[in-house]
Amino acid sequence: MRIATYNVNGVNGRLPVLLRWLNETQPDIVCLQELKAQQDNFPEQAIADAGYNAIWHGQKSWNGVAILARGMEIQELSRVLPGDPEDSHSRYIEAIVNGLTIGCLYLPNGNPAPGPKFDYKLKWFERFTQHAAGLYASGKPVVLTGDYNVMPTDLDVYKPERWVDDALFRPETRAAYKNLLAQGWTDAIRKLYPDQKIYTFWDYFRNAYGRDAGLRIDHFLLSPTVDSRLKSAGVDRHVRGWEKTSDHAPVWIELAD
DNA sequence: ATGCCTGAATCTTTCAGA
Repeated sequence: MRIATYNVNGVNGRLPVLLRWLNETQPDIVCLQELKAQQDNFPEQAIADAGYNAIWHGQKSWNGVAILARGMEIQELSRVLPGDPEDSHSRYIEAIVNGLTIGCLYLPNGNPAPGPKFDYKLKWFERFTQHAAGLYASGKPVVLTGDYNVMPTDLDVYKPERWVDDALFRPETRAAYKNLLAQGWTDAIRKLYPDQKIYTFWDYFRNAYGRDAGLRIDHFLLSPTVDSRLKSAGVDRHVRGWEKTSDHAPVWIELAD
């Protein structure tokens, strides 16, 4: 079973690229972030025609997350991150698919830091960590995947010294990620490739993709029973080279049945 | 320190992204 995550940066503007990638790689479960579409403006029919059921939580202009499943039922558990009724951002959706609990997240960017946006990022991270603790304690097979907006270590940044004051790489942000992993989660890519430079994002500026000036910010966190099924993982980085593409590339894992 | 690019809405600029 293949599970993928992809920050599409606009699900409607990205539709041809998304459909091409779905057809090419045929993932069984897909988590999408940054839909940038209102709830009733999600391309449900085109995605159904590609063979996928979908649930999503849209929002005007920004954010928005979705879970797709190829020929499988999606049992929605939540479309908000618990812990703050005042939080209006569509950044989390959770469902059971084929016996797996799938949490699809779009963690706040947090720039500029310091400031209210960075405070919001850290608070969101705390709420997510608290929610993850409950999922972990349940003992169920859980996959928490999406755009974490965190480079966990120096290995995950093309030029670490340029990013030390950035919200994606500040000590508080890296500490929050480390604290989350300390619950027992496995970072799938890092487990399989402990020393390899692997990026999932290249910004649109300065020919970043051509220079391989990238960041690893899209992650797969696995609970122990899912970790024991992990066969392989990777980044579909060639998709970043397509016309009208997202600034992120899809990331995937393959699990034993 | 800033802009470089991109998508969506506020729509011929502005905002946010990372």
